[in-house]
Amino acid sequence: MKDNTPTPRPTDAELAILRILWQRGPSTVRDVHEALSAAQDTGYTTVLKFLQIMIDKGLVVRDESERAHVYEARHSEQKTQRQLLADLADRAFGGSPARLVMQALSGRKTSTAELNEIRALLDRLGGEKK
Amino acid sequence: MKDNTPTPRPTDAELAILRILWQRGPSTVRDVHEALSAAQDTGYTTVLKFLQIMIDKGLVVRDESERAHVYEARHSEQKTQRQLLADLADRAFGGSPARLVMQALSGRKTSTAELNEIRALLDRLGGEKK
DNA sequence: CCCCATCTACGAACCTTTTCGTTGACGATA
DNA sequence: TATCGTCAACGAAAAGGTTCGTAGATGGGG
Repeated sequence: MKDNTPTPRPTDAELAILRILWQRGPSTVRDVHEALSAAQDTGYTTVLKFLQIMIDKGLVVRDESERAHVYEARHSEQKTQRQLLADLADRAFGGSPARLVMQALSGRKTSTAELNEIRALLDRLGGEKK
Repeated sequence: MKDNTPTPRPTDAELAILRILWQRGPSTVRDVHEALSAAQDTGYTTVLKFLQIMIDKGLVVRDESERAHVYEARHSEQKTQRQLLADLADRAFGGSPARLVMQALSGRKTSTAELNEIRALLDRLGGEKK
């Protein structure tokens, strides 16, 4: 189904599959199913069905030149992550990514090393320094 | 329905209602419906139904002592936000809130003022300083 | 050339989410 | 007290998400 509506938010199951595709690169249904089986317990045809749905939604593209079709995520992991974050910011943080970030940081569980990494990123991003 | 399963992730529509409850405090169906009508276009009974579902799920509590029942969010906005962030971190960031934060910041669109606020928070949180 | 393993496609079943119409209770008022 | 507006409850319809059984195509090995 060709359609130029912006790519929709992936569902939970779809996201699980996308993560495998990002990790492994282009993969067959079998590949995805095997990788997924490590974590969850999903039937082969279930995975196939999802990939077909994801084709329709434009979440993945595929190469049909071989008998076993090869699927690939259409958008990069980063792009999808940003999309999901923007979406969550809209739905739960009044559209403010900054408030989202602050809440995420307040949730503690962030190591000192990570905090410093974030600090470095902050410096790279915007002006000021103490 | 009494049940002690941990509160489930609110759906989009449920979250929209929770936002109103957080903003207004305890409210009747009518209150919520009016506030919601400003943004979206939802019927009165639709809102009522959602609030009833949310009672079942444990997302809200209500006071039935008056004819018009008064609903209130069961969990604070912050707690819910943290929950949603933890969930998103799990589903899309390999369980790492730090990676989530970095991606959110890289998405730019954050003003210098906000960046400084975040920097301040960072200082308050963990050691180091340049 | 036939059979088996592997693959895609299709569609059904079931659950959740979203939406609202209808019904019946209740209280104020004319 | 008969009527009207407001309210909660219920149920059902429609759409979306999840899961898988079955059927049919295809290519390789005996």
